[in-house]
Amino acid sequence: MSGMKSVQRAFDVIDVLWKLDGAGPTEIANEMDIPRSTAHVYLQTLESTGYVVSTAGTYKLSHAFLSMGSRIQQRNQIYQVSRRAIPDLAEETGEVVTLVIEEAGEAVFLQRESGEKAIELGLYAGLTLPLYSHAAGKTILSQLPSKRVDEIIDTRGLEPVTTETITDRERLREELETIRSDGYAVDWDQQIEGMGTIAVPIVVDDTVEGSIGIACPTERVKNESYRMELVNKLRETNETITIKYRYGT
Amino acid sequence: MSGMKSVQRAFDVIDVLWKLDGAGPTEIANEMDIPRSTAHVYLQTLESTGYVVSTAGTYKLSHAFLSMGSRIQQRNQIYQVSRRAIPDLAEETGEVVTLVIEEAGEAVFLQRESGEKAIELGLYAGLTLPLYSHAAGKTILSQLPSKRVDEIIDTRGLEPVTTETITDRERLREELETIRSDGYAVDWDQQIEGMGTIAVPIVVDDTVEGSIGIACPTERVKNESYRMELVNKLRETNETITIKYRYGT
DNA sequence: CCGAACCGTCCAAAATAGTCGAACAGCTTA
DNA sequence: TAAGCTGTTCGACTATTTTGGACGGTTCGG
Repeated sequence: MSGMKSVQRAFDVIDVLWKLDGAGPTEIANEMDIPRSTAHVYLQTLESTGYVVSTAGTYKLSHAFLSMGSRIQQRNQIYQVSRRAIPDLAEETGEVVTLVIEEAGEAVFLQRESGEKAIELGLYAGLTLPLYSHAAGKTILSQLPSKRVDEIIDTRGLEPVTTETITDRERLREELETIRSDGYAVDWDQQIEGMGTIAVPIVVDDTVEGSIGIACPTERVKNESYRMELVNKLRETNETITIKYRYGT
Repeated sequence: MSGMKSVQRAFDVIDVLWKLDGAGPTEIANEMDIPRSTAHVYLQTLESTGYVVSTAGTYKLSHAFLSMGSRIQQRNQIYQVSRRAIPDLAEETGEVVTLVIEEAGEAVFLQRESGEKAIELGLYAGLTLPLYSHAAGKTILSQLPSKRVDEIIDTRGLEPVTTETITDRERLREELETIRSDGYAVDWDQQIEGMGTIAVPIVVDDTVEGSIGIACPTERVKNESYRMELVNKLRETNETITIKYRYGT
């Protein structure tokens, strides 16, 4: 329980504004169990920062989040080198192609592009998931020092997302070993039921910089020849990205 | 000067973290002229919210901004109906195609897609610009009630961005009239020197919902036949979007 | 048509919480 | 080895957030 109450509350107000898709002081006050006047001060302050805009008494989150988010995304080196390759691969395969990185022990989707056959699975740029519940995250884990992997599991835990999620520490360790020797990871129904993912780790100078992956319906992933076709395409793209990353833009 | 000092400072810390691309308490303290210990508390608190992550004593902005930004973007109705049409038009024309909306009297780029001939001009999703300094903004202004236009100019002013920017209130009014009768807007070197923009307003039931535009080098915009070709393509896309918006997804 | 009930906003007193200097521990550098 | 840097912790002081109440507007139903 570290920190400043007012700042934490300000971000709580932001969460509520998101949840309610815009609200006035009264709604915020009811939702957060604080006086109306207090809610009003928070809203006014947030408006002065530009992260909230008001029209006729109702306050909404502004696009300052999108602005900052885009800039943070664009500043990322691995994004810069792979942002053109991802949509290309999406078009080639027709599936949803993603770029995932690790941040604070979690998997963050830095980019998401969809092809013709793509299904909407609620994957979007900025989405943060556990590392152990999908192929992309696991390829990253497979390339991190085992000391770091333990650290991450210690702080984040291994809570099941679906019935298929790995919850056993030892089984995860074994699977990471398999992924390390295979050079890619595959699984299905572990994060979202009905969704399968395939991924390869982006490794530059023995350091994981992220992972590129494909997400599609479970049935398509289960088809081995199709799966290997995707793996090969991921490997090709991966090589392009790795070289670009190493030897400049 | 409305609001809570601590919350405003928290967002100042965020700005500094952006500016310095990550920093420790000492750097923040120097930049903001506050004690090290104070900076430390802010960083810790921001970390607890998830919008900042720390690794080995240095704090960085997290991808929570990207996450929230994407969700805000996706929630927008006009984005939902036009997000597929924008990249299609980008591919067809080869230029940079943008979707712009008005928020709090400013132009916000909700989407930006680039084609083959596209030049990088520093346009990104979330970028906020004045409404009067480019074609997309002006098409929106041209469709707003004149009372609202005055209100916006009163609060935002008409500060010149380049030497070509319109700074005269009366001249702007005349130009908006022209845009209204033409149904589209064109200009160059007004926001960024060397960049020209063409745009059409998205009007549904007599209300502007946004604007779709094309940005390219000034020289290409000056070519009239090419310009009219782009205007026609914008109009086609606009019609598709308008119908979709009106009669559901 | 009017009044009751709701809204967002403002203000000034009361109490909590942000502020800040000093001290600690760890690291790198001279 | 010691000086100088870093991030971090602690506790007292004081400025700040908090809060209820009051104001003016709009909306609703009688």
